[in-house]
Amino acid sequence: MDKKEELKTENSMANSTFSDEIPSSFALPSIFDMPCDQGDHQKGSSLGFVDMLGIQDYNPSLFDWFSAPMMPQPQPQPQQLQQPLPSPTSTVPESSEVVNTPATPNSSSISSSSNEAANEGQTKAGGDEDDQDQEKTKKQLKPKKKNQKRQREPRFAFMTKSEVDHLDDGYRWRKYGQKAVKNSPYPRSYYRCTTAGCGVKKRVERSCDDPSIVVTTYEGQHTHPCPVTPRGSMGIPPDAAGFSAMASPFVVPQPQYHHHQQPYLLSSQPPLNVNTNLNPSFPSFVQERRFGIFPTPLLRDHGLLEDIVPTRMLKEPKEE
DNA sequence: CGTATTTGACCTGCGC
DNA sequence: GCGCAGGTCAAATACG
Repeated sequence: MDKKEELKTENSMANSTFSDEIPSSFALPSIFDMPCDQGDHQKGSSLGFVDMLGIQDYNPSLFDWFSAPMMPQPQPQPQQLQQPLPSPTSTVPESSEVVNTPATPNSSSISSSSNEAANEGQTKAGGDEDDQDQEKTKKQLKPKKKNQKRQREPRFAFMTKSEVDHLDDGYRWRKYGQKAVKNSPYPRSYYRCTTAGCGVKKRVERSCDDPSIVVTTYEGQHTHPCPVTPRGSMGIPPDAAGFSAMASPFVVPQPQYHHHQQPYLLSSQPPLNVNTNLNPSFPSFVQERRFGIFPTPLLRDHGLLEDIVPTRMLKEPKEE
């Protein structure tokens, strides 16, 4: 609505950030110098932000990916970057998300029940009999399995300094919920990819500390190519999306920044020296990009991207 | 009229 | 077991 326009307009002052949900343990402080001292985030202070995200198969390369071609590196912190990331497990007090296990994508401690839609058709967790009305009243809400934790898709988030809440990343999203978040004056919005069969979700919320920062958290992987790329308004050329889709069975959503949205480098910590090939859990797409093989004009033709990615970065898959 | 958003209710997981 | 908070559903509503 008008909000959209408004936001789009305001978007002109945007800046983007990659991160994880307001990582409190190290990323934020080091990057934003913005201690998020509230609620969950604080709670997660003992967690690596990967853990906070519930990323089960964390591989630092993901962040490397973020910080590599797309992320400007405001302040290179070589030392930190070189340091091995504390094993996800080691820091895991486990959030409400998922217990992290440095395992393969689908072999986490959380079992079965693919994400949402997957098995929903069945049991109604104790579904009662009598009052059908009541039952109705209770709605046929998700019949989640009783004994199984809901499986979390790998998630990752990025922060965007923007007035726009909902970043246009090329995919089509449908908002399915909004919730007030504790300790935050800003609501969190829930979006789901509208493409049939694609269960990717994303959450969008504003940082409690810096309202100008939008934290977008993706969950799951797209099972389809980026559907729409009204060029001109998007940063990514269609073939880029195509590539994304081809390069991997799933595609890590790539925020496509409008010129005014600039990603922050969130991860100051993750080491760059991790061989992504060791972990198959990441889309080859990611890996390839990591190694600078990204074949589309996206990175070559700096175009809009140059607004947000320092040239030096574009040619630096400096991977030693 | 079809699609997207809003919103209150409900479910689930977790901590106490 | 209870309460809280996060997450999801789906009817109602808005919009093009």
